[in-house]
Amino acid sequence: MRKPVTLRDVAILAKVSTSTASRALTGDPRILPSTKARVIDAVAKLNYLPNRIASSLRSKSTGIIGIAINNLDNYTFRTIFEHVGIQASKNSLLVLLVTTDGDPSREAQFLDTARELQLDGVILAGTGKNAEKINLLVEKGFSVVITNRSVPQASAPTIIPDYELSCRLATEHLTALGHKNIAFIGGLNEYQSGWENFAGYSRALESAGLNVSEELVIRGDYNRNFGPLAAKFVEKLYNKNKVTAVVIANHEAAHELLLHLLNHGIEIPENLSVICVEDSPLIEFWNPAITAIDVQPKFLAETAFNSLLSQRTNSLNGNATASEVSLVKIRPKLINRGSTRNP
Amino acid sequence: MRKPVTLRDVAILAKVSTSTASRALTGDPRILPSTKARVIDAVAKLNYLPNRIASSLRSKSTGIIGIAINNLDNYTFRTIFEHVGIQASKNSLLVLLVTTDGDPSREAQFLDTARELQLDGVILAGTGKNAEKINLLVEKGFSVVITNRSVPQASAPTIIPDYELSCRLATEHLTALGHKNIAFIGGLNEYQSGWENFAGYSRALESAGLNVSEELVIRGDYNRNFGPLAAKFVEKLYNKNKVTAVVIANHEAAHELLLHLLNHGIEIPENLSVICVEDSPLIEFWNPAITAIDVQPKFLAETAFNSLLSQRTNSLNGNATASEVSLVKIRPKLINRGSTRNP
DNA sequence: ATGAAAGCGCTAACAC
DNA sequence: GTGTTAGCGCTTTCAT
Repeated sequence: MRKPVTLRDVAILAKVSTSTASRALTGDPRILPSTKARVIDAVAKLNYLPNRIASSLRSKSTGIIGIAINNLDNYTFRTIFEHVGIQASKNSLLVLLVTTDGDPSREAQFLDTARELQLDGVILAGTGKNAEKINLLVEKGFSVVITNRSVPQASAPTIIPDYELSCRLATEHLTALGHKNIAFIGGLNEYQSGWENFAGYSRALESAGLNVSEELVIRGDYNRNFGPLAAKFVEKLYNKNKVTAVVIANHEAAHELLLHLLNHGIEIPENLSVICVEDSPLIEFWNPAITAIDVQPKFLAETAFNSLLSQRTNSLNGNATASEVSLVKIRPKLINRGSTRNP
Repeated sequence: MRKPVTLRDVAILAKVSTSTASRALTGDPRILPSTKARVIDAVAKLNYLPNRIASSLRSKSTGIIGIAINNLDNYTFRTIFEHVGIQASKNSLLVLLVTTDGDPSREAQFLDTARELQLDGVILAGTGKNAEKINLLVEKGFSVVITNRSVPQASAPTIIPDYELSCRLATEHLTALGHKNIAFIGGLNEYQSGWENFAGYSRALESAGLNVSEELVIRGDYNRNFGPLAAKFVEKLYNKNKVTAVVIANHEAAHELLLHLLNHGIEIPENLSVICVEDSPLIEFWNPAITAIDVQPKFLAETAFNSLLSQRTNSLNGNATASEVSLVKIRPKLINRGSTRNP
């Protein structure tokens, strides 16, 4: 790398001190317009760009926030990242993205990196683990926000969908249509979304005077290995005439399940009503389009980002309290696409 | 932010100088095992993590590479990013991602940022513009690789799919089945992929003794506004019995087009044979699954990353030549999913 | 094998 | 309003 142009070069050319040059470029109000112009001119002549590494070291602010998410294939994650990026860009912040594949140890590594790189903030939309590392980060004065999936014991503000409500809405939509035999495809109890989703399903059935039947429920991990199991499970129930509708609250399994129904001639909604929790293009453009519960990833991202910003503002003002709000649950919305009907 | 633990604290606790502490942690071979152990011990006791901003400033290496891509919704882009990330992770590099929405000015801004942040490398899979900024970066000694879409006049190694071949394969697949009236949905001439794709289509027709008919060709921008136009175009041709097969070489339009065919009862492949350039889950899981030309985004990413690495190695060795290879074209592969048949 | 000292490029404190 | 000085936390000479 050839000798780079530094602020010193600019200062010399503009015949000012480096501090004046720095002030002119960072918009210090007390600099004389004429000297500022000279500096700007020198910058242009030399094609100077500030070394942000040096600037960050001194000013203790990198202008970079980090985000750790499981992957970018899942539409909810991707949308969260997209809108964090949009907000960041609006606030002149850069985003360092790390995908973890849901592996807590990779997320833990990211949390160390965040500390090493002195990131201005960290958003976690991830594994739901690593409470100790998160708390350490918070203790050290870093701004942290958890979103999409809560982390038990973590002392950072958390912005998540109201999963219970999402499955309640989905199930109520079906009971309102007159369904009595509603299967549930969900996640495991170890995840908050897993048990909240199931709770919402159960509660909606209760309100409709129906019982939860173990026979109609299958729950597995949030990865695609679970898809084929869930698919065969539903197919069997259908063949035995035990089910008229299904709530898919495990997005990772949704795809395989829909494909399986298609290949076995089980028509939606003629033979089976289907509703998915978490929207995605695959569901939207399925044939037929699938009714979904939108968990509002965009709003999630924006809320999380704003929480991060307010933490930053507070800490810049020497305010000790990280944030006033510790938990926000976002209201999901039903998008009716006609993949359900009377049983 | 409370007072952070620095290398100095570690050194004091380990009763060595900061230089020794630094050497112990960076794996300098001449440090005595016993002193190294003391340093490691102090690190653990203090829960020390190095400040990489400071380290980067001094060592002139950030361990971060940047990548600019249009968006993450397009499967090819997403896969490129995914595999750049995997390679980076294997080489202990972080990835700063900026999405540009195909806007050259946003990409230009990213190129400035890359310079400001002293990034260890830059991968562009993007707009196909900004040759001057790219060349400036190269001149300044930065490692740059262009992938997915070439940039005319840019002096950085370029790794792209062989677009001409991809459309030739697609079209030959159809002529071999006996199709004589093959429509072409493509990109504009201003993009290399746009004219190369068309050239491949034309060449394949020629080889089969067929003429290119203007009537069967529509080309538009790589964004979703073009989709509906292309869709109606094909529908009209079909209704006039002027077409038996279509090559979709504009991925942004593919989706709308397929949906339009579906909604107008034009069945694939019974009524119309369809083949798409660029694979994606949407095409793979369409009903029926669509035969595709895989442009090998994974291989693209890996090749681009390796090129970046070799540039870095060269420049660390004070080697002037940026790279020996200036252009690599990757061979596409046909994935037959049965969405084509005899006319 | 280790320490002392210099300095990466910038911004903040303190002068005036 | 501007210059002088110091120093962010680390790595790298240059000593020994």
